[in-house]
Amino acid sequence: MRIELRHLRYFVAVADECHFTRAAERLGIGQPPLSQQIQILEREIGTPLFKRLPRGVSLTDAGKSLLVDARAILGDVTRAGDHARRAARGELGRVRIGMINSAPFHPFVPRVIREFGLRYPKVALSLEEKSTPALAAAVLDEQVDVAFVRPPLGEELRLVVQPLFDEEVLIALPQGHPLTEYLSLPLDALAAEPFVLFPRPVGAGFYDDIISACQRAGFSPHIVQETSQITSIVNLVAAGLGVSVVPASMQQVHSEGVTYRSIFGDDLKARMCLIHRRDEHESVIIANLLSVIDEVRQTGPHD
Amino acid sequence: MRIELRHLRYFVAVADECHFTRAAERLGIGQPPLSQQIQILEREIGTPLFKRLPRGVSLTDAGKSLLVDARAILGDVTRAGDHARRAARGELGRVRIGMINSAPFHPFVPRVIREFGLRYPKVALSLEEKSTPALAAAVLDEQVDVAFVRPPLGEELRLVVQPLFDEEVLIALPQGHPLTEYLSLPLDALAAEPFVLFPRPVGAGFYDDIISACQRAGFSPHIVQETSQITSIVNLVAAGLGVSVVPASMQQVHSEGVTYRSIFGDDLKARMCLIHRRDEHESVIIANLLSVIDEVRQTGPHD
DNA sequence: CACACCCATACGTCCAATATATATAAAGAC
DNA sequence: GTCTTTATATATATTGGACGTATGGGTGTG
Repeated sequence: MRIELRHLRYFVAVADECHFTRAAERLGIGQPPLSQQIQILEREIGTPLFKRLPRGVSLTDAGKSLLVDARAILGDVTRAGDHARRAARGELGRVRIGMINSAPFHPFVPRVIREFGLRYPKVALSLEEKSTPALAAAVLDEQVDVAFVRPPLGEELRLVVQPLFDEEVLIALPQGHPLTEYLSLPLDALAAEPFVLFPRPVGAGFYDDIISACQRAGFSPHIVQETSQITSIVNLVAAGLGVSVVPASMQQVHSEGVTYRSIFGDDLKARMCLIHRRDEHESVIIANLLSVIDEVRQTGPHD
Repeated sequence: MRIELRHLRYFVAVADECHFTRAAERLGIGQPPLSQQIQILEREIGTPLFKRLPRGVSLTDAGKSLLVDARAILGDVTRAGDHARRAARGELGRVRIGMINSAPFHPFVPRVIREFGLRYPKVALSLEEKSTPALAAAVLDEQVDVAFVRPPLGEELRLVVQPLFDEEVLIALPQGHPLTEYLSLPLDALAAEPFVLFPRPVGAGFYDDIISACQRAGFSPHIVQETSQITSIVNLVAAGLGVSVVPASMQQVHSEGVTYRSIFGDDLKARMCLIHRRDEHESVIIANLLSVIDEVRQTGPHD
């Protein structure tokens, strides 16, 4: 015979009332079975919990000790039930969101985070910045639950890839650069300019798009500096080390020092996608996040 | 039907094994009753805890949440049993010890505290200094469990009074006082001296003993200053405000500034007693303290 | 001294947890 | 596709234990 919660419930009742008969009434059972259950508990613990007095009972030292613990345990059990129910509704738990460096600058991503945080305040959000291939691996490895990335992604059946929006691509020029006098520039205007770009492994898709757009314009860009952080690219442009081609949302950063101009004659786009594990749509908490993302996607234009 | 610990134990087993049949074997029951009990638990919580897969099962979000809590609860239950057992042996809990101001200076009291602390390291000791009447009230009021006091105590059947030792009484003189040239003084040598004493309500017994000893010696002491803290009395003597008569253990304090001399021709004694509630010898923890006190009392001379 | 109070014991009952046997569903072999 | 294997779910029988009723015993109280 092992200790059951029933024993603790009965024990607390008797301790509250200091009286078997009254406690039995409160519990809706007879006095003899209550005596019996308390005896079982005392035998299980190995020591008396009550001093039997002519008028009612009082707690022994062991009983006083157990009373504190028993109350706590009974509270913990009901709380555990609540937790599980809330976890089932996706209101409790943790979501790990991954994103590429440029994602937080597009209003879409902060909007999603804010909306989800408002709707599910008890869910802990953790954010992580990595490159697209690293994020794909992290999602598969369950290091991250969902991630904002840019295509292309390797053929991976265990991943769901959902395009979110296409973003305009702008030319980033150092402030005061001669080309800033035009509001829109053809790409070949940059033929002689030094380029600052990210290394190809970090974002092969966007990288190749840029290179091939330049080649369509009749030149091959002269890359003088590579850095994987997109914010560093903008900083290097601001420092005058070269020009670059970046997603439009980067305008939010560092407006002084860098001047952005649209591309004339080529509609280069940077696509943002969401990835998550195919099997994990059963997790309510992640399903909730996905539906928040979907709602945000439908509420406004994000390109 | 309410949740019982059995449900949690079974749930943890299934979660550990991710497999009903194996879990049932581990639990020593059949698989069907295990399925049934898990179903009851799921119905009670109100949400599925496992995803039934073709090969075994996996936890839902709710199950993951409950697993953490269930493990904690099961651990708490066994810990609660241990606590109760140790409390029954008097190894866990709290004892509040009261004492008069002069008690800590006699080696007996620190010896008791040290010995008890060594033997029952998990028992929290709290100490409190008060006057004898205040301590008697505190013990009766269950503010304090045992107390070191000096007689007399009012007739109180609910208190057990146990004499511990009789302590010699010394004359305290300011350093350099003319009377310090004698190693032993008759009390009437102090007939013309100003006295520093405690107020009678603080320690009526010892107070009356002093007064009547003086009267036996043929004079009535001239009390110029009263203070209830015995350490303050010694300080006032050191400051030259007068002479006093104190228990011998006070020699430990303030040896510079005060010179102690024995009394010639009168064997005035200061008695130390232990008091505790009569009914409370059923508390093992207090019984343990009482037996430690008894042992210390028997180990050495304390007068 | 009888009485009231309250917990413990004895025994019968009934429900619920378990065992046994069977059903059902999905994945892999061929 | 069919068959086998490997799971969990369902059905019914059984048994153990929680509970109720009746009673006993110890202890103050009128």
